Amino acid sequence: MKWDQLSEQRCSMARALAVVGDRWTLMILRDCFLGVRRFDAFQERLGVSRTIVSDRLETLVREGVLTRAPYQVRPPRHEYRLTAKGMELHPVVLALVHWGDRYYAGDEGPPLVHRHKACGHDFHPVQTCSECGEPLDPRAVEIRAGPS
Amino acid sequence: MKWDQLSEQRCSMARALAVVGDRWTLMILRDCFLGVRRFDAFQERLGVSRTIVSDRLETLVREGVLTRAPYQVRPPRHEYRLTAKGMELHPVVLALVHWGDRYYAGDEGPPLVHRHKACGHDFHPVQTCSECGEPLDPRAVEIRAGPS
DNA sequence: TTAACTCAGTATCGAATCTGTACTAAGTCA
DNA sequence: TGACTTAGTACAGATTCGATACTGAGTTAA
Repeated sequence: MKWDQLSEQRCSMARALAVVGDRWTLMILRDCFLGVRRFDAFQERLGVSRTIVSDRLETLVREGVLTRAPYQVRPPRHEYRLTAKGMELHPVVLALVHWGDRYYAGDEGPPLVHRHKACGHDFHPVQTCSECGEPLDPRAVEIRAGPS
Repeated sequence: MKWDQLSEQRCSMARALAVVGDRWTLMILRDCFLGVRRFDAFQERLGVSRTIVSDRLETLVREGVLTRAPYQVRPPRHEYRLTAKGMELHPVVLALVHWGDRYYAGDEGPPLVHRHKACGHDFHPVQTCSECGEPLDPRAVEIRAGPS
């Protein structure tokens, strides 16, 4: 089974992972949410080879998660920005960071803290039900075959 | 930069990805949440080689995400179950599935539907602030350096 | 009591991917 | 004119991945 065959599966998660299920891709997205936009900035922060950065950015642009937009003309320079589709990966990134904080932060506490500007508090993400608004317990979720 | 060097970074996401940031690992976790527990069941559902399944399960057990518990003695058989730490990956998996549903489900709709037993409705996950309970907008999140 | 079967892996080797180094290219600055 | 910045590309060696085939413990059926 190859990586690009994943996207042909009927599972939504397989299809999602075919796009973002790569270590470096997710690290790039994390940096996007931290405001990083330039090729060299991604490369330096990740400490990974330029080839990888180039390849992953290209995939993300092709899939519509990022756009490549010029920010100056002379000399021509581009930056990578999250699209709406990319923004919707925020819960995925935040959930991963939160899990990492909980189990791998060490004694010193988490390296980064998230503050909710709307209410002014440091927070952690809570996943809730879109219908009743209650926090979700994995055991309270029943999975059934969908329309397709 | 090698994969296992990731876990030495100060970033919680890097540390989380060092454990679960692999395509097959996440697919295995998805199946765990669907109730799959046995080696052969994972292997068949994923359609991936036994080597991979063996390797990924071992990592997950070593990291305390799954436990390997005997469910019969003669012949000795084991099954893999989510620990509490593993259960806390539910938001990550659900967020990924939801994103896949939204952008890659195709015309027929999502392959699986989630029902919240507590309220009885089909739902999708909503990420909210632990402090004020409001849904999170990525732009309303401010990231600052933490204690470490 | 032998053969076929189930479950859970391991071994091996070829294929694919990753990574570092070096190079290109367009333009600016001093 | 030469150094510098940004954004890549080319290539080859090292590493990792993954499919096929095999092992091994026990069970069932003839």
